[in-house]
Amino acid sequence: MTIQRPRGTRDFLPEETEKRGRAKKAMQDVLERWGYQEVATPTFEHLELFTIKSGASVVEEIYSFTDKGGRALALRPELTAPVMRMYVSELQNSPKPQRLWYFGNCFRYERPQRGRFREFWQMGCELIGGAKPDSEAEAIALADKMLKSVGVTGDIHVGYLGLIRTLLSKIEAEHRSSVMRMIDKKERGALAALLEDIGQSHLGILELIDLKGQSALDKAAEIVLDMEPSPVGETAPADAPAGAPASGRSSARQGRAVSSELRLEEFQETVDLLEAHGVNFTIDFEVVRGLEYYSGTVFEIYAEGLGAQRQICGGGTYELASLFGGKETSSTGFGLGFDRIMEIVQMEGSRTLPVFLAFTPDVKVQATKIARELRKSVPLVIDVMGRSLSAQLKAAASAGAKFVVIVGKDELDAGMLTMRDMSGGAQESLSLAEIEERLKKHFQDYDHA
RNA sequence: GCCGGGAUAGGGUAGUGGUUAUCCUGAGGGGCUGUGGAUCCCUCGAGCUGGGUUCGAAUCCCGGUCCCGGCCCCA
Repeated sequence: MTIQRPRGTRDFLPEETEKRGRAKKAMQDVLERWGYQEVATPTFEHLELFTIKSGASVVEEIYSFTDKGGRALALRPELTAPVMRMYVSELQNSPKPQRLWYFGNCFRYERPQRGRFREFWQMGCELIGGAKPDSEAEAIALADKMLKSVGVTGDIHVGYLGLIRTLLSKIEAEHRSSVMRMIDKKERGALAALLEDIGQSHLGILELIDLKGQSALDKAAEIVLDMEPSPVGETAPADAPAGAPASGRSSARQGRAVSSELRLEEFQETVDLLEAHGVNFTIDFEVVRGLEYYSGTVFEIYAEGLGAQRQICGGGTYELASLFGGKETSSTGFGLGFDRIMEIVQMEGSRTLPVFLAFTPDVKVQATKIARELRKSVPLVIDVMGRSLSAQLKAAASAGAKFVVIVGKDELDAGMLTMRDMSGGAQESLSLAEIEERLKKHFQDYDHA
């Protein structure tokens, strides 16, 4: 009887591992081009780190355990908390902004289904200490570029929590979490009924979350004006006719002068900068990401072809440093669901197969020495199964090798080696140095192809 | 935590109470001890697991494990 894998875990065979490595590399290149530096944190942390961030309710989905010293530990369920913990304890006094990225496995005790595993990989970044709209635009544009680098096109939805939170503040505290949850769950009927019940239909929440794109932003501006105490008169409504696109931005900017907590103009700036970055996105106030520590712009990216788990990226601006005992520092970050991305990557495959060194059994020692020399410059494998020359060639051919270097008594006597091109069958007698030169060139060309 | 569908050699499969479990592919060896993916020969390799029914179970029944899809959740 064989031992099975634990539920929700996967083995990655060479082909799949190689593909994952290429995708990771492509996205890593983008991060590095944008000046982000890789960091790594422990696979397990104190359980408390995650309960502080996400509440006690997450414990049931965390792999947690008590170690031999009685410490409550947890396999990390995500990477933002560990990275921010690291920032607070070791990087607070380094220059801002800090641009950090990470890639690592995370663990959650959940029911596995398509695109959801108990061990999964997240790739993401945190831009710590920057100004909000600038950082937000950079983070979203970066996520967009990373996805494009592996041929994935996502639907980017950008929302703004400041507005929803302000609207919620008009609602009695006991109903706020219900409203938030209904927005998140897209429970329109229940939400309409609840707002009606508590006499808050006039706030425009329903209308707001139904609108997408520029019209949503126009509606937001309109709501902001309506909420104003209007100390200088009743001019606002005339200035902001509903549905007039051009008025949206100016209205939003007017909002700044009169509302200090809302800052819709900051969101407007994020939107403007995103356009400057050349990102295609949809304004969508339905994106709320339900979590307390998110403070400004939030965004999610969805992709087709993934079944029920369509979200491949989520992020936003948050305030976590102070939660972990540091100075208040606004950060923006996102996490990409690497496994889901792997299901839909569009990258051309290219595997570099090593050169095969085939030899007759009588010259094994000399062949080994030649292999040792050639390996200084090229990837090379040598038979370890005691096979005949014929069988070695057979193995090389079925493995798909492009070149085979043949060594036997004749070659050693002549001081030359035979190099066989497996695609055509042409053979040449060359010196070791010549072969080294040619193969080196072959692999260089291959890498650049 | 809930609902539904599954599990037969390394991979893909047939068989649905009754000899030695089908076929394809694969892997190892050989024909060919100095030259290939063809071909031929040989070999290896399987009914998830634990119970039950039965003279007899891969097949029927029950529990568990794992997989797939969906719900819930999703930091």
